Amino acid sequence: MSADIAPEIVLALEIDDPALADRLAALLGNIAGLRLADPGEKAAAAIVSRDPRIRPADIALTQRELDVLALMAEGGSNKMIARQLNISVHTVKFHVGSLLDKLDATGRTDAVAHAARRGVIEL
Amino acid sequence: MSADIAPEIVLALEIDDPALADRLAALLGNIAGLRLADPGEKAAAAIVSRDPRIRPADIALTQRELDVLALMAEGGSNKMIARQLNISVHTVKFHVGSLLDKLDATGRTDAVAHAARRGVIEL
DNA sequence: CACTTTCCTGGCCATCCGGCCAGTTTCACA
DNA sequence: TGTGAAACTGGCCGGATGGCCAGGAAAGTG
Repeated sequence: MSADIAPEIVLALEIDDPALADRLAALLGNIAGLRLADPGEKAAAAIVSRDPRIRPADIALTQRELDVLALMAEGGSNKMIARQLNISVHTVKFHVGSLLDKLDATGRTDAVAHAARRGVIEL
Repeated sequence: MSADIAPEIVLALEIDDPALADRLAALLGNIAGLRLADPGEKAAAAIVSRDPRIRPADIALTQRELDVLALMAEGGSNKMIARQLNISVHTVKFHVGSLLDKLDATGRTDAVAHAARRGVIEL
């Protein structure tokens, strides 16, 4: 056996830039012997950003947003974060809203995941 | 001249495993719009090794729980996850509840953070 | 002085989340 | 055959979340 049937290579596409990710996905979408990984799927290799223009940590987050983000990553609720920072729940929501906007996230879980991927926070 | 609508994407191949590198090089060698970088050349993205390496004592999560967890890490809501997996929202909540229990998390954000920290998932 | 940014606060409200109760089916294993 | 685990579904409900509206205070910049 040994004439290997060329087992499929699973590639994870981990590109932040949506435009580049789309183009790569289109180019690599239907190559025999190659498959892009589903979210969470284990891959043999990953395609990562190597473009100096896309700096990871240069997202303009204010100090307060970083405070809120860090507590979010610890699983804190808005109420808990408010108590920690001695501010109102409304203010926490305000900062969370800004974070969702700046990190292009759909929710707090997505925001934490995005921030971790970009190196803004360490899990 | 024209700035082509599809400028060539330069991809750096950074794989240690020679066999895998060869296969990838062969597969990606002649794709229109895509080019493998010469040594030292600046690339838009790189293909890096992502071998499923040894994970330290992963928690006993069922396959379905891993499915749900992966989609949670992508920021998916219960409704979206339900659609993705073709199950009901109630079932998603059931699995999420199990995940919160097993991962000792207070919420889905905490669950994803814990799972990432313990290497159960890759962000 | 006007002007901007950051940080802060409130109300209102639709939706989502997570925990509680209950149940069914399928499948492996003793 | 029965026993258990896994997966799946439903109703109900209190609380959390996020979006929208509105504002104010402080600090720095033109």
